[in-house]
Amino acid sequence: MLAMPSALSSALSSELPSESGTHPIEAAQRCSSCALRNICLPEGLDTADYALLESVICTSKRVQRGEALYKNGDAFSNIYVVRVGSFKTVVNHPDGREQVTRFDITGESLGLDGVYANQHSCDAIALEDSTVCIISFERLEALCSQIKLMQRHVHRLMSGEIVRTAGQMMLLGNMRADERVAAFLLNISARMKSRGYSATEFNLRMSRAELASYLGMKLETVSRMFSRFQKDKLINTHGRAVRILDMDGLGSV
Amino acid sequence: MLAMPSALSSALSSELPSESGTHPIEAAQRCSSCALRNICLPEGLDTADYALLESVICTSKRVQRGEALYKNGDAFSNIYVVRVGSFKTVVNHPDGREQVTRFDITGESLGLDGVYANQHSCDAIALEDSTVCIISFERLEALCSQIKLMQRHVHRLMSGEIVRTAGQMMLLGNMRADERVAAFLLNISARMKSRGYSATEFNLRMSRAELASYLGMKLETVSRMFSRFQKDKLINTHGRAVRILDMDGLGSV
DNA sequence: CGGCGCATTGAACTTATTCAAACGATGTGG
DNA sequence: CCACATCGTTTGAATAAGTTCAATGCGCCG
Repeated sequence: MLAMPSALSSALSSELPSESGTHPIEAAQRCSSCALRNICLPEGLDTADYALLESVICTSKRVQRGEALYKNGDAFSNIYVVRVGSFKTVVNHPDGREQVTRFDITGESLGLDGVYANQHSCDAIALEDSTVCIISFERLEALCSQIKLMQRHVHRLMSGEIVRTAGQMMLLGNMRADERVAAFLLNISARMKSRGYSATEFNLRMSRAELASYLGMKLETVSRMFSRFQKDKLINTHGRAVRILDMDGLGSV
Repeated sequence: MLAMPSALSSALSSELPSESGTHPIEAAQRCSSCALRNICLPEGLDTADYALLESVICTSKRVQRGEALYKNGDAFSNIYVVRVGSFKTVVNHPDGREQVTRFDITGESLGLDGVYANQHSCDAIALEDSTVCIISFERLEALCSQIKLMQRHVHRLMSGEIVRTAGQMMLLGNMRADERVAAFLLNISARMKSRGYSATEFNLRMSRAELASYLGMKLETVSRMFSRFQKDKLINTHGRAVRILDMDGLGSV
């Protein structure tokens, strides 16, 4: 039997400012003292920079499992950083088909798709009860004009998304079903590890159907790959609980 | 028989500043008088802004068919705008597999992948003899701090790439072979039209293999789809020459 | 004219999908 | 507390879609 930690969010939550009450929008948080500042802010900011930073007024907001943080067509004014929880991003085809394009966890940013047309072009849906920081993009841009490090940080953020999606296109265009699932597991593992969680044991937050959409295949195929990897002693799985047994083995299909 | 214009570049070339000689790097060009300024610069700049703009010192460079504008691992310092010609962008998997992630034509920008890690993460290869504007990203960032319109323009540029790749992920993850090829043809058609070329008659600049890679399939499958569309009277094709006969038909597979 | 590089076409094969059924955990009501 | 409905997951068998391998065709250039 596996004893899986609620890895995506529970371990960190104690470090975060306590948030009580039921209002969806919480009081402003100080970025300068946030546990995530090393993830979502550039390094090297001085005290004066942090003072300017507070002007961005990063409020936070709770989003319940299944709720949308924003939807395709919504006016764009903010970007978001995941504080607690996780999200999927979905693009909708006119004919009703859906494609999951991202999964985002603690410290990752959402919403930059909205800059282009000044409205969002996809839906961001919470995979579990989650909390995000709200950052006014207009104020962020103003800040970028003043703090060079911040400007570069925002540019790196956007460029990073471009690089990441290029990798996803390689996955979707060139890799077999087993390779896709293996690559996904290794990717999640690395992101967990970089946040201080176990690289080998975690609970997935998304359904097989959502994962299948993200990987460009059908949910049955994903399920078969999980079963095969288990038979081959690469992983243990039980539903959404995953334990990686052979990292190298996963790396070579 | 089809009489295909060399649509990707020839019609516009007469508007562009004449460039003689064989040196790969040409003298600086004035953005303020460039035929492409409406494509690659924001609207609403005033005379003072244009004066500042010249400081970016947009030199131009010729790249021969098959040559790399930059390669994976190259140090990042510039972004590029296609003046004449066209490029493919290729990401390389460690095991040797390649994925074409973009095709860029006149007025489109290249190189923003390099911002993230300060080095390029893919190869940009000329599909034909081409000319690009070279823009120092460092100077561009400095300019962004001074000209708000410019900052927003750069942000829109990057966000636009994010939106575009989301669409490509939908294509790769959800669409059938015939739908992918049809979507590609309509996409090229729209880009041609927006540049003043025929929306229905053009020459593709890439091989079947390159197109197949971009669309996440094999070159034989692409060829079969072209043949089928021709049989179904949706297009006429002869090698890389394409004439669209039924735009609506292509739109509904 | 002959050779080379793409592109096209055919036929066998492989992979992933589709459809269908069963399973297992969870939660509800009798 | 157990029966039962529900939702997501797993598994199997038949099918469809795209790939692979191989041969042929076509235009271009020396």
